[in-house]
Amino acid sequence: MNEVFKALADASRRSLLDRLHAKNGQTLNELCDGLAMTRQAVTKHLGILEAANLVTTLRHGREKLHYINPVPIHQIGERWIKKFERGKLAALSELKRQLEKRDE
Amino acid sequence: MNEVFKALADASRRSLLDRLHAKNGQTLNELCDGLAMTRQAVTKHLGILEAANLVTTLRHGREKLHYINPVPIHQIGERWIKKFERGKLAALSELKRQLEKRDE
DNA sequence: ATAATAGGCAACCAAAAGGTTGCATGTCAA
DNA sequence: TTGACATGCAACCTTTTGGTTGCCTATTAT
Repeated sequence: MNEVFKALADASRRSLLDRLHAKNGQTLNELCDGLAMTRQAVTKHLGILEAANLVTTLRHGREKLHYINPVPIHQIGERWIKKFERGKLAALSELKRQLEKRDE
Repeated sequence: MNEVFKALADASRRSLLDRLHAKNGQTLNELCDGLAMTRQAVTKHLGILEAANLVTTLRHGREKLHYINPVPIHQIGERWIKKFERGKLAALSELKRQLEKRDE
């Protein structure tokens, strides 16, 4: 899960995921289009996404197709974010109470 | 939002959030307890969490109390993760189709 | 066959991240 | 009022990160 968080920390990588979400199964060169970055840099980013299991690839002749895997993203939501949503209101009201106490 | 992702990328910082989730309003020294890190390192981590608005602080005499702010975490779930959950099944079935096509 | 196309690999580089040590400051208690 | 405690600030160091350039390999189209 740490790998997933790390992979998502970079805006370029999140934008790659966005692009795959818009159009799945793109080749490396397709994904390079319009990015202010060399192909090799994009390769590295995709490698990190793949290592985090956020992207799966499929060789098709000389092309490499990239597919998004939404499962780890979903797991972040389920296993991590939800934990903090329980007790969200409690935390906020406690904070409010403390803030008000400041003026006593 | 980039700041939030970056802040969440580090395991030590996520563990600090966990600890604040377990017991809100801890002082710096309290949060240092049991961590294999100097107080100054923890200060930096808390600073990053604060800059990302994930933690709010409150001075109380010579103590600094730290409170978790669950709102940005919730927003990651709402604005970012949900986007990828729509079309999750579609993406998976497309992937499956492609994987099967490999053996043609 | 051969040129163009799609991608892989490795060395290198600058900047950012994560951490440390040392010292300064503000607050509380005896 | 003075010592102990809680935190702040700054310089410094090492590793990781994000990116580059240069060259190599495999596949496809002519």
